[in-house]
Formats: sequence, C-alpha cells, structure tokens
Amino acid sequence: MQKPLYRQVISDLEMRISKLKANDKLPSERKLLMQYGVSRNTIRLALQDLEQRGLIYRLHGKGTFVSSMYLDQPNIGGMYSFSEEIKRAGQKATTKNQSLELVTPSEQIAKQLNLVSDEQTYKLVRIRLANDEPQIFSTTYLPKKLFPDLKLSDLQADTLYSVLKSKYSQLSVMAFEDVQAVNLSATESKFLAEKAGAASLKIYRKTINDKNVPIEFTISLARSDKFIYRSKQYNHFL
Amino acid sequence: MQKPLYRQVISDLEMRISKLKANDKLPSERKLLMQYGVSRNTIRLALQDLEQRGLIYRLHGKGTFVSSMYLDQPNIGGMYSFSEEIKRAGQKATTKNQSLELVTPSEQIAKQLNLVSDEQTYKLVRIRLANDEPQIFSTTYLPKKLFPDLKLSDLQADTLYSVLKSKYSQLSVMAFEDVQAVNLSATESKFLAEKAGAASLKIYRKTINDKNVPIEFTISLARSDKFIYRSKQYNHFL
DNA sequence: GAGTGGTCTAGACCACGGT
DNA sequence: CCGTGGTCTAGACCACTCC
Repeated sequence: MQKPLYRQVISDLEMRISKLKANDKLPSERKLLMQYGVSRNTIRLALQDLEQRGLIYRLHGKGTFVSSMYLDQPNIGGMYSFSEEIKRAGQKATTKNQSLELVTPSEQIAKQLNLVSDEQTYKLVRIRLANDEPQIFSTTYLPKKLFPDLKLSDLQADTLYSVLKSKYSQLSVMAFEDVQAVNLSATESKFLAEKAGAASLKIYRKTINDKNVPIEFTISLARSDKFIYRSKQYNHFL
Repeated sequence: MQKPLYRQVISDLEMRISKLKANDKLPSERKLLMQYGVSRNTIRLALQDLEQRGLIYRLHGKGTFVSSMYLDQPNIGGMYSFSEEIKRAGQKATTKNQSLELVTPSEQIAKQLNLVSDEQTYKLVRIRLANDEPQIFSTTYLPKKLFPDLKLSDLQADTLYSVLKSKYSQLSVMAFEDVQAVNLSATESKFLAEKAGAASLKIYRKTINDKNVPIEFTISLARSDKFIYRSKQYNHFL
C-alpha cells in the first residue's frame, strides 16, 4: 500500500478545490463515494481532514462547500517560518549567535519530546534578526536519534525545516503552540535589545511528524512591538 | 437522543483524564469499546476529538497517552467561549461591568467589519472573571444591521455566541486572531487587578460566518499569568 | 506472537434544510 | 418529501512496537 485511500482522496479533492471559487458546492458524500469507489467512512475521513485544515466547511442538511479564506489568504496562519515571514514583509532576515550542542534535556523538554530516561537532544540557540534588529531569541531541542550527525553548517546553509525534511525525511505536519506574555528579565532584554520589563511573547512550540511523533520543541521569546502572532481558529462545534 | 454517544464518551474520558498525570497510558481502543459498550468507530471519534484538542496523543503500536501540553490553565485562544473554558478548569465564570451601546466605529473597526460610511455598531464592554478574579477585559463590536435590537439582557442570560446563533442565525465559522504582548497602562491594570506595566496578552479577533461576512470584532486584554493562548498550526504544504 | 493504533467496508438510522 | 451531513454498528485486515 503506497498511500492510504483517504489520503489519495484528499490529494485529489485538494486539486479539485483549487479550481473552484469560494462557497462553491462540492458533490455530496454519497456522490463522492461512488466517484472514488470507496466507503462513506473513507470519504468522511478525507472531508474531515480538509475541514480541519480550513479548505472546506460543511453544513448539516445543506452540503459541503469551498472555504473562502484559504483561497484569499493562503499565507495567513499555518506553520510560520521566520525567514519567509520577514522576506514577505520586504525585510532582510538573518541569524546570529547560532550554537549547536548535544545535551541531556530537562524533564520538561524530555516529556514534550516523548523521550525516555537520559536520551540526548541537540540544543540549538538562535537570535533572529530583521534588518539587523533582534526580533526573536529561540532555543530548539531536537532528539538525537531522529537527527544523527546534525551539523551547524547544515542549518546555516538552509532553513531548519528544509534540513529536517531533506536530510532526515522528517515532515512537520502540525505544531502545538502555547503563547504567553512575559516581562523580559535583564539578561533576556539584552539579547533582544529591549528594556528590562518590556512585554514580550513567549512561545512554546511542539512540532510533530506524520506519525504523530514529536520532532522538535522550541521556546521562543519575541519582541512584540515588531512581531505579531497570527492564527486562524476554526469552529468545530457548529 | 440527548447527546451523541461519542460526546458522552468524550465527557467521561475528559473526567478520567483530569485525574491522570501527563504521559499516563489510557486503556486501548478495544478495552474502551467494551467499557462503554459502543463500536470502535465511536471510540475513535471521541479519541480523535480529544487528540485534536491536545488532551491526549496516540502512538501507533504503543497506545494512547495523556498529553503534557494540557495544563490546568484555560485556553483563551480559538472559538472556545470563556465561560466554557473556565468551567472546564473547575472554576466559576462571571461577567462584570457589562455595558452595551450603539456607536459609530473608528475607521479601523469599520474596516475589519467591512462597513460602509457611517454604519453603526453595538459596542459591548465586558470584564470576565474566574473565581471572582478579573481575567479578561474585552471590547466587542457587532454590526447593527446584522444584530438589530440586541439587548443587554439577552447577553446576560446566555453566552454571546449562542445568542448570535439562536436569535440571529449567525454561525461563527472561523476567526482570525492577532496576538501581541503589551505592558499594561495604569488604567488598564486597574481593570485587571494587576500592577501597571505587567505583561499582558492583547488579542484582536475577527469572526466571520459561513458566508465569509465579518460578524464580530473584539479586542481583548488578558492576564497572562493565569491564561495561555493555545493554537494548532497545520502544514498545508506537504 | 500479542497488542496497539491505522485503515476500510457495507450497511443502518437520525437530524437538519429546503421543496 | 428527498437529499444532505451526523451518528453508529460489527465486523475485517494492515502497520507498528515490544517481547
């Protein structure tokens, strides 16, 4: 089996949807199951996925429709890549003080990454800049067993996610993010060229792959005067 | 039928999960279907919901486990209503200083709500409390033409979203949210019973209905020591 | 091999929206 | 009334993990 049936249906429907307009109606579930020759359950698995990702919406008793936001604003939300966001804003993205070392993670980190006992992780520390101004101070933990022989030079040549994908075949499918507001400590404020006590966004991100296995845990501190955290939220309980 | 079977399973599992620790193992799907006397599909529907909401994670071949991302802190992000989040955390949700008036909105607000010229909106100001402690100070704008004859008494009897749905047939399908960290001003800090300068989350939310029409714009200020803004991000470009 | 979650089938009835 | 999505059953086999 190459790809699960419902994944194939998803891919095909994605193509069909991209050729439709916002609020266009899709065929009913019963028509789709005949078109694809699969059971209703399989169709519903596919539609569920598309609905969660915001490509379609379903109305009880009416039908399934193409969602508009996805077509109008494909860039809003989703997994943000710092470099791409900055470039889109017409600024220059750079990274400073990059360091990579092998460490035994704290209990909190180990739990997030589903690690047992004393498994080691890479610890990647970065300061991200836009037009040479510090914006984000981040610490990333990557399990050693998933990313053997990770080199700093790899990361300097390409973005983190593309390295994980191309060198280690790890696809980041979804990320859980927790966002808090914090007052910067004296030391933190220096990294970000801010005043001590300034309000800052603290973002905890856990990224998982297609097998539901955590592949990355990152704690970021972001200057909030320049950086906005943007997300889309879907209502699952209509 | 009172509640769908899988919703009942969800409620019961939520209770069981709340008594477990992070990374504790749940019974297997086959054990659960025997415990609840339902089919496997129903159990999986329930587990899917819990997984999406971040309460559990599942590992192929290993089992289902309590997620560590799920803390006791209520989530202020997303379409979840404040009252429900607070209740879920076992606390008492109340609202203070509610005021409702008809205003001509600023240009910024009018733009967000796709309003023309001098269209009026209702302006709803609320302070939300959990266990009598102020948590969120919010200002909500609702277009008058969509919600004629909105009464403060309606909102005091029920949640905002349920009023919009039941009285005006407006379904909130999706919301865009921008999150910033700010230092509280002197006046703001008094509303939230905090110190001036304390870091706080400022959340701009625009909610749209199934026709892609903006139905609500809200600016919230939330105490970040008690609340976490939580979101899921999907990678659309596999 | 035993146990887990992942995928899939072929039915059924319910609840909702519109004719 | 019909067509829609929502819920539900009772099976089956596959893919993965651990022993």
